[in-house]
Amino acid sequence: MQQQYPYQEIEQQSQAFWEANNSFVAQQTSNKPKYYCLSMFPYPSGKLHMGHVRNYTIGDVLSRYHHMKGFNVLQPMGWDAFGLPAENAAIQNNVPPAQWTFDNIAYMRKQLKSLGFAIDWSRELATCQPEYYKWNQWLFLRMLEKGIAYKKTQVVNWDPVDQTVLANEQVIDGRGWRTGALVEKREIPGYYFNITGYAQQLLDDLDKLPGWPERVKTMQANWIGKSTGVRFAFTHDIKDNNGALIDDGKLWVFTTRADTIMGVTFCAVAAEHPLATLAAQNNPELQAFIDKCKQGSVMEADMATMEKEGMDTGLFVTHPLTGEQVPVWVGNYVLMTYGEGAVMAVPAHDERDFGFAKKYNLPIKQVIEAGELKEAKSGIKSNNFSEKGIEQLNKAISDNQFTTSRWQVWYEEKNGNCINSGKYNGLKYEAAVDAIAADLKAKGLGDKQVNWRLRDWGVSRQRYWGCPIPIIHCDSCGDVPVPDDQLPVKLPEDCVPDGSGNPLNKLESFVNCTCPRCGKSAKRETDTMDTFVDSSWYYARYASGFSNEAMVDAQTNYWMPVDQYIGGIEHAILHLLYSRFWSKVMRDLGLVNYDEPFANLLTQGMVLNHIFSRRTDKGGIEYFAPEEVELIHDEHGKTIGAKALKDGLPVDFQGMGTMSKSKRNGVDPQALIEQYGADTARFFMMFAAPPEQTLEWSDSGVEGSHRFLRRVWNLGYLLSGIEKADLPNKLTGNLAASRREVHSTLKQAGIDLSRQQFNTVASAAMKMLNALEKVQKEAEPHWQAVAHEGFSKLLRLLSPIAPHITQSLWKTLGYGEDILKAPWPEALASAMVQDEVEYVVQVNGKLRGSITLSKSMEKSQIEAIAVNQPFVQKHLENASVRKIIVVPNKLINIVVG
RNA sequence: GCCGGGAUGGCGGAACUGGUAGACGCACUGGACUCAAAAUCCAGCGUUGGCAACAACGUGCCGGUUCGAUUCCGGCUCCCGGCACCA
Repeated sequence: MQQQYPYQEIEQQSQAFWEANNSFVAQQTSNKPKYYCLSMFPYPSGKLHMGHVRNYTIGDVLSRYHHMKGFNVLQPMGWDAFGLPAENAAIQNNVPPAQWTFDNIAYMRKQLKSLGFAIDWSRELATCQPEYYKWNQWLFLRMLEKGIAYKKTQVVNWDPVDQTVLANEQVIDGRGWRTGALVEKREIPGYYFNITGYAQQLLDDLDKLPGWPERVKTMQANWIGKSTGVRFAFTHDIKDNNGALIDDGKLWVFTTRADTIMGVTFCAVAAEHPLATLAAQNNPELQAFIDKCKQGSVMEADMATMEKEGMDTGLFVTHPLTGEQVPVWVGNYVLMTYGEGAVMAVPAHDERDFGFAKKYNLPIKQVIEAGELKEAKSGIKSNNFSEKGIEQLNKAISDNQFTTSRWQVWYEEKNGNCINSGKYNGLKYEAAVDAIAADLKAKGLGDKQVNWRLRDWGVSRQRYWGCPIPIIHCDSCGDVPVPDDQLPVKLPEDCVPDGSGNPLNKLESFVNCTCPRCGKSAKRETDTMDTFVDSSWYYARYASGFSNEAMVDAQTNYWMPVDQYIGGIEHAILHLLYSRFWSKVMRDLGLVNYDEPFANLLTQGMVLNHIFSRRTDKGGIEYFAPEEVELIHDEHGKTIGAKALKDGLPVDFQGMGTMSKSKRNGVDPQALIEQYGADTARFFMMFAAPPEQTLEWSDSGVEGSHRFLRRVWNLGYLLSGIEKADLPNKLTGNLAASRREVHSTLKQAGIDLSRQQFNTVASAAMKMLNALEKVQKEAEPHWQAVAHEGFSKLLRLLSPIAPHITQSLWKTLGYGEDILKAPWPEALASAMVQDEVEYVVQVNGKLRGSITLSKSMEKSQIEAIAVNQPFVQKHLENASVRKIIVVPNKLINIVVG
């Protein structure tokens, strides 16, 4: 008999129960181990999307699981509430960003609650609250005192659409990360954080993060981009128009291959280099080339394939060791923004230099013995030895084992003796670099140096809806920090931006102030901070009491570091790197005692859905929502086409992509909750794919999940009328088998849950239900006891994923009041013992049959029985048994020949 | 080019340290119930041949180790993500 599954009622009741019992309010206690589970907080854009649902369900499953495992769990939630969309919405709707933001927060909070997340709402925060951003300002001032924050005027990335500065990290392929507009270069004064001062630590401490995905660590290491080498100068007496020596007569370069310094045959400088600028003054041809280079750099897409081009400046510099005159060229492959904007060129041992020298007929001088080996293997990038590379190389050498021919070549070159190098002849890589660096140092013309790809973090934004930078500009005193007792500098919340620049500039009540130092009238800084500042420490604030007297308190060190952080891979570099940096700054200021904020990181995959489209007559693309399309199957169930419902004409059905409005393939979580309930939404999300992989949306998959929960409800309803009896001492037959199935499935599910493979946990729950339904239907003696035992385990296993239905049934069936407080279900070994075991029998590794044998049987006996099976004898007609392999309780392989 | 990850039925995906490949679900096919449909329940479902029992083949490709390989080793191909003229 079918019961309906009243999910709405169930979910409301369960949520009311949690609310009334403050079930998720975390206390700082010492008798349990702590577990801080954090999902990246959302930007309050209006309403939740499926990515949020997936992210927060993963976090919730982990939180509830650890609750039941006896951990003291903290799972907070908040709002990354500053940012541009609020301003854009304000311009469109004539509403102050604050109001828009708070309205969105209210709606989204309601949505999160309707999904039943075990969140400690007492710790909710929004980064746009003065009580929060006060501490951005406070820490900013401390960083200013320490020199970690500083002001400089620099060429910056300017987003012409958002009218603001972008950090390097926010420029993707020459375009703004949010607007997609082509980024311009502008000179603007602003504040910077000296993140490069922490580069070494940020790199080294990646090794302290075994719980992070390898790819995220690699991405960060690449981004930090350490390279070790020698910085040295060629000397010259080239003067500018005023007769002053350019750069004090030194052309500085950086190289990782100082061992090849004796092979320098020319130098190449960037188009923006002062020497290039000077040489171009009387050389229109060179000027034209330089202009072309500068222009070209905008077209990022062509960079990779761009031909190496250059032009002679006619200038010469002096080699610091040989004293030779070396020609200076302008090269389009030299970057002004990396190193010194100039390079030494050794065509014999660097691929790019080689190509350049060949093209312009410049001399090539071999100075390393094994040079010809390189030429034999073209395409070998010999110009950089990354640290990781050298490490691997050394390992390969010591193991005397080369995994690829490439390592062989690197090894040969690195171990080649210097030749044609005067006093350095016979030295190998490291010795040569040491000797050369020492000689350069003695001459005052160079030394070993480490170069970083990472730049300092520019945090000034010419925007309204952000945290004000606490600085006052005084004509007499200059830039004066706002005193601590005047913090926070509150952002006026009633401004409505009109789209032309920063409205704070026009707000006299904000701008006009008095200088805290001399008391004269002064102007307040109107730039606000990059919103990545806000998100760089919110996790520490959650963990702390919300004191107005301190940024964080002692509680922080109890909860931190975050035990499990969950969020999208798109934050692999920006947010995670900034947060790590910020933590180290807070540590150095004595505020916290941890080095790294996030012990374990889970990067969840994106949520994809089908894209149905059709080319229109006009050459455009028309998109169809999934409900506007009907799929066409063949008799095997294979999808062979799709047609639009409105006209019956075919549409393309093979596309798959992230949910978006423009592609018309979005699914609204709210509609899903209303139609199927939160438990179904959560269950499907966990079941459809492992958490790190992309998840392909499927309406029929959602229905399948709903069907499963309805069956759970039905069995629960049925069992609610059946008395709970004790299990007999010994079960037999089908009942014993079903119980074994329940327990062994549970055992595997426990393992899967601990390694965060939630999809197989969900399928384990399904398997357990299948077994229990069988128990119920067969109704052998004692089935009631087996069903109740199994069902109570099923409910607890399922409860982190589908908390409402399980809480409701837990109570209805009289198992307990609060399933969250129930002990985690463990599989019983006694339920899994077997007297008889099914052995698979193979002949020469091929499956030929199976036999059921007593578990206590001797090996020799097993072998004899197996060989006598007819399906084995068949294969012995023209052959004899050579060997028999018995894997206990599993498999017998008879080798014949 | 470098770094990281991946490739398993019609689809999403299982298979812990080498041991029954395809768990679980979806789709599809047939049946039961129904006046009928939906829902539900039962059965089937890798490919090829065969009425069937069964046999052969099968985890991107080529080769190796092993009694036995989706799993380990060597060499490729393709796909996804990140970085990229980094000196």
